[in-house]
Amino acid sequence: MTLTFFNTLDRRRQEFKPIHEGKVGLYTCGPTVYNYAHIGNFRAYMFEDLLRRTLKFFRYDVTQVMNLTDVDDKTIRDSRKAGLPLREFTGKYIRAFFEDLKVLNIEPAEFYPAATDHIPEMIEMIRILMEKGFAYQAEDKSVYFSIDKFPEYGKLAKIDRENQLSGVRIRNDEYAKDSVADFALWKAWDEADGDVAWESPWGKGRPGWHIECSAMSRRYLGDSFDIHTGGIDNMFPHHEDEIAQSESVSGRKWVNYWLHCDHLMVDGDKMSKSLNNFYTLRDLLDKGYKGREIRMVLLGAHYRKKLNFTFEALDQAREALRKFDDFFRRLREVQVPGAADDATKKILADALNAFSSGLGDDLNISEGMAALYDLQRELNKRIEGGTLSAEGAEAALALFREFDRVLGVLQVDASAEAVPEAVKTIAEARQAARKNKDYAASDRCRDELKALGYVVEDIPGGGYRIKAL
RNA sequence: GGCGUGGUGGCCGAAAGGUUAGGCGGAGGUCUGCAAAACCUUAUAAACCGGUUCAAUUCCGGUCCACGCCUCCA
Repeated sequence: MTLTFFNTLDRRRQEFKPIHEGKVGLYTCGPTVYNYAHIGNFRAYMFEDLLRRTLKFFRYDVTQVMNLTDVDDKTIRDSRKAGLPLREFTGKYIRAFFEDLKVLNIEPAEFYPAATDHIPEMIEMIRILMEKGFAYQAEDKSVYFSIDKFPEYGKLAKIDRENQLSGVRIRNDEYAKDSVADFALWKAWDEADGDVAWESPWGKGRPGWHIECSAMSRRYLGDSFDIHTGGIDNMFPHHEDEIAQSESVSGRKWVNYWLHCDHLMVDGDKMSKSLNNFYTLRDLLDKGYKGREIRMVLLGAHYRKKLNFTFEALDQAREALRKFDDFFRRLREVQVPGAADDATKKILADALNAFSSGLGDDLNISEGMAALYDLQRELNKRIEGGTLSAEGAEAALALFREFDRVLGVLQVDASAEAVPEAVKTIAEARQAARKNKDYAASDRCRDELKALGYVVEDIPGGGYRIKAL
């Protein structure tokens, strides 16, 4: 089983080789907590969850760090607008963020460092950069990183500085910097910051955005680690700047594999408030969709491709999951005695193989899911034909549990919801009417059940089954 | 303007230089009092124009379209 990733660093697929045998250090850019995260944000977190789960599926011991950006222009601006202290303001959205992660069944990372809890680490890094001559304090008292001092600048985004600058207008307020592309490590305090400020060797102020990630990854993962991920739009300048800072501090290669996920679109357009296609997770839950249905949609496309989010896709996901639920129930009900036959063992082994090679191939989720559907069809045939034994069914269920360690959307062992007595009574009455061939009465019972939100399915042999709609 | 990604059947979405992706939906059938579920069968494709090749949806070039980054938006 090999694991291959498309590394943005050189735009090629590469076999994954961790720094430390069997272990993976993973840094994932987290949310800026100034509002509820929207489903576009969650596409990235879902991709990172799939990555994390796949690494674990391949038996790696994963240490994931996801930062919480709780101090920046937006958090400061909006907390002041709300008339709340920064921490109180961001706390609300941090709590919401964790609730949302739970709804989507996203596995928790090992560390969720908040920027405001790591100011000393950031100051320390800036101090080293100053000492080594990579940074300077400008007239405006802010500290900037001088990209002229880092010749490899642009190696991730493949940005040629000459080209890049030719198209960018130089703004008047950037006069303080030596070069327009230099970025802030430490921002000197100004009016707009209110009471948000920390003391530093360069005066009162707050950290720049990029240094947050560099400092927190260094604290929890060291000077070099395996994988850094994020949305494609953070590739430049954010990730490029992180590389410049981190590698200048340590003098070593910082990250071995960079993985970037593409955007989520809604109805073919970029999500925006003006198009009225801007959804938070909560908006979708309010419309009656379940977390796992949304997760299923978000899992639907390869992470490096744009994912078009539609309500039709949500409905399709719901249907596919319903069929799985039904399928697992049928597997659990298999009564045929005997051990699993070789042919069954083989299709299970083949499915595991196909699933693993799909996921191992740069997280090709579509191939992985195809393996599940193929297996489902094969097993259905066996159930239908009565050739699947209870032991075979149990082996199949165990395999689907294994798949779900990666997917996190199946409910292999979901117990049926308790059916109210009233419903049972009507269903029983219907069965009695059917036995008497009073089909008009039988159909009336079915209508009553439907009104209560239940359907009844007859099983060959005289039994029936009640299901919630 | 510079750089980059992509356009696959009604919808979603893979792989591969020649051999069925898969899912949802549709059609026909088996089963059923009817229905549902399940199973079987099946149809629908590769933006456009050139080129390379015995063979291209798959490689190359161009056109059109969409999207992204260059403006601290995943």
